[in-house]
Amino acid sequence: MLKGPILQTLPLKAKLFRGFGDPSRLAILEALRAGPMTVGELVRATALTQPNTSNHLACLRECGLVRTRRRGRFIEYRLSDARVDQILDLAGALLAETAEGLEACPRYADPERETAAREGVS
Amino acid sequence: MLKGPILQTLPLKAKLFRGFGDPSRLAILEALRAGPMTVGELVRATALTQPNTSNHLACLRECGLVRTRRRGRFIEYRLSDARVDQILDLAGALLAETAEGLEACPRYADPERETAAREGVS
DNA sequence: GAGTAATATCAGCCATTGCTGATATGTTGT
DNA sequence: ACAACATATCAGCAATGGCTGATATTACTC
Repeated sequence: MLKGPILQTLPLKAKLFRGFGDPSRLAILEALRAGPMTVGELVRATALTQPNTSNHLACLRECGLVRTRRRGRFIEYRLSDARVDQILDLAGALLAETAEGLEACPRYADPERETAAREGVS
Repeated sequence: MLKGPILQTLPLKAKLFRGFGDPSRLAILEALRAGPMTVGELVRATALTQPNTSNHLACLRECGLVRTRRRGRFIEYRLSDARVDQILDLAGALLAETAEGLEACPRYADPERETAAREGVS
């Protein structure tokens, strides 16, 4: 049996990872790696609707992955910590080696996958 | 608009993080940090039911986070890569600084939270 | 080859969550 | 104060995902 502090933080840690665990939120995070952006800029960058973007941003903020700063009537979002970057990098590296397996994973559907553009050779 | 390879890998990357994004799977991963274990050992270590453990293990394996090896009639699971460890460490460090915010996050319910044991003072 | 032990799979239920469209809040400028 | 813009919130719907209990598979032992 797992014991002690580890057990207590598991649900929190899971929440943290769920912050990363959605394509829309990942799109936002990846966009923010280039630097701080306003909500409007993020909407344009990710092609998500404004309420949807706002919702995901609220989630990311509450989970501590991004930070906000008011700038006039805009609100600027930025990654909250260098570790967010590092985690994204590590995941990217991991993915580079296990992409095949992941694609085969039937457990999580891949709603709008366009079977195209997978290989350069016709 | 996000473009190129980033956009393509977003759903896969999200799936990868979803592997981490569940308390049960995190419990399994944390248990495996100590070294390889069989399914039965993991069942005991995590207090999950056997089918549930098996299901999560299948998910983790398909997502490339763990690897298996048959050993007699047992099957030994282990973390697939040092980066899995690193990601867990980074998340733990991040969590140490943002735990308060996460707890307040109403977006993801915390089913069985025991409100106790949070503060030493009264 | 029958029995048993270890693990995997399946069907079905319930809870969570993401998305959209409409609306509310808040801030700036006149 | 009013109009206009940027962002946040809400209700409701559709889909996903996790859990349980029962059953199937695989591999040892005798």
